[in-house]
Amino acid sequence: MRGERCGRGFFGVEPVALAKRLLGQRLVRVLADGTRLAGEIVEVEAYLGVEDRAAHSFGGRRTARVEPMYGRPGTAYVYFTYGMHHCFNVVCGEVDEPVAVLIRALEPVAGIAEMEARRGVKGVKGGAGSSLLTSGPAKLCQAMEIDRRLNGIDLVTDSRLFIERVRERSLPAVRMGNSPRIGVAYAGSWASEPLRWFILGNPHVSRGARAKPRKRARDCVS
DNA sequence: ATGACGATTTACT
DNA sequence: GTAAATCGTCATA
Repeated sequence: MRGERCGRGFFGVEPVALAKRLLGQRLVRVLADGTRLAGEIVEVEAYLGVEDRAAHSFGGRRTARVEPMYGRPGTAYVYFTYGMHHCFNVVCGEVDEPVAVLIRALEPVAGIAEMEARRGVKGVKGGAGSSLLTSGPAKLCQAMEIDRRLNGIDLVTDSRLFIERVRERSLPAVRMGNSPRIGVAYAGSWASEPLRWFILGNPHVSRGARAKPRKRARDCVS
């Protein structure tokens, strides 16, 4: 099964809208040898830019690292952290508006054996289809070989990494969970803003994503 | 030049 | 539950 590749317009929206429309879509990575890896996006977080103390672009910071966030919607922002991990964001909004959505977890769909090989035996503890394979922002980058070489690329045109729209409408609100973001305790009041979205009940969401669903998820954006 | 700190993961008590 | 791993980035000097 294959979906249509997401174009510029898909990404040119505010981060909360993109976060919700990304749920259930498919992230595709094509390796140098043509191997196709794919996963359904099951958990994301919105980063709101200059106002958002948790965002790398908080206060309008514009350093070499954060520069991709100021690019066109659909730009990949891949950064290295903790001396050993990579995280992958989809830039959205408008040019020069440094907002993005962090991809936090995937449900493996294709190339599972290759992902397991890249994660190593530790990641395969649960066997094939283990929820440990791509249940975290750095885990999914390792599994799909997403690193700084892909920082700044255009997801709309690059053949190595892109997003396929496998559902025309957003996931129904009743299937979405919503909670504060993970690992941003330093962000003051922004740490408690409910800007994480995930697919309720999906076993591949990251740890800490067990927050209770909101009584009423916000309106869907098609 | 230097030091503090991560949008994390894993192993271990 | 807590702690270690490990280094690029950024603010300060």
